[in-house]
Amino acid sequence: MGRVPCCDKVGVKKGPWTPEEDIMLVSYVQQHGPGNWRALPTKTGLRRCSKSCRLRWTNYLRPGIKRGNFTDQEEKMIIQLQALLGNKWAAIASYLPERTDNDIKNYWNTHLKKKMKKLDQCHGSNDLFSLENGLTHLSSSNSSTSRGQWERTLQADINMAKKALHNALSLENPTSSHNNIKQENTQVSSIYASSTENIARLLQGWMGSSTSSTNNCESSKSSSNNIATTDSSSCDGTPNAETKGGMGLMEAFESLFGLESFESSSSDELSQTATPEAIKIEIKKEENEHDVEVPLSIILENWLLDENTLNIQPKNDLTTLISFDETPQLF
DNA sequence: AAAAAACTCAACCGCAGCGTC
DNA sequence: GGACGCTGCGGTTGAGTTTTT
Repeated sequence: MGRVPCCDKVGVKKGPWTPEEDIMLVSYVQQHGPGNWRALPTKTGLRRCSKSCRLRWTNYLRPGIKRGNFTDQEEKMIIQLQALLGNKWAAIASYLPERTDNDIKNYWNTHLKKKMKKLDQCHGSNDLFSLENGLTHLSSSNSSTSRGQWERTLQADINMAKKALHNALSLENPTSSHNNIKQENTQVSSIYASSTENIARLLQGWMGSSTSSTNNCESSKSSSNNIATTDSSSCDGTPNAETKGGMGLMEAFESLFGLESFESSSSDELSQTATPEAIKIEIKKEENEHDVEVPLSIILENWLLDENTLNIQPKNDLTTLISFDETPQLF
């Protein structure tokens, strides 16, 4: 038997994507919406594996992706969510809608892992890292403790984790991704526009580098790194050549994407998300079901790990779904 | 200035889960 | 019930870039 490969190995292009390929991919998604990746290569003529197309879209071309340096807030969230969820990068990414799972994974592997290690070596618990320490302590201690003790420890750890998560989610930083979540939903258009701008800039950068002088900021890194990080000014802070020369491309690109048509064909993942009401009903239902003395740890675990709950995060304030203040017994 | 080492991150690979027939 | 196809996820790779020697 054996599984049929997702694409013919012969004639399938690999490696970095060219701007032309990006345009083909984006225009296809624009017309048909994300999904049906299997059909995409044949329909577009792209000599790419369907998987590769999906990955390119989700990790790079999808609207609303923020690239570049992670903020402290994001970093904290990643650390805490990683401690909570483990290497569930997709789940973690759902809390940081502007970041891709791949990005978060990379950031964790390249920066945070080391950071954590270093901190672990230096001293024990610092405010930020106590959660991780707590959880590692849990895994190391459970073999030697009784079941009852272990359950209490688990409960305490989950409580601690939840508290930490709450802190991360409710930090007052007005530019936090958490706060941006709502904006994202109400301003799909603007996000999309900025994404269009990003891709146009990418194209401009590519054209610039392939023709003549290359901006120091843009040149070395392949198309990939320029997208959102350089924003609308060059590295010296002055409007760069892209801004002037890029407009034609921008317009061309924007003509590819009617905003309202994008909204209607916006990503499947977004459209799959449940309404806040539905979630609340679910939670209530669960609460009622658990009225009969279900261990708190189980409830929390269910809540923390429940896919549905995770999926709705980008659209809903976690702290409004389960009020931390209303459930003081949890802490 | 050149070579080596370290780092970054886009992309690939294989597997698992889910839906359909 | 199971074979098959598709999609998504997490681990890994390797080319390109930056830093160090």
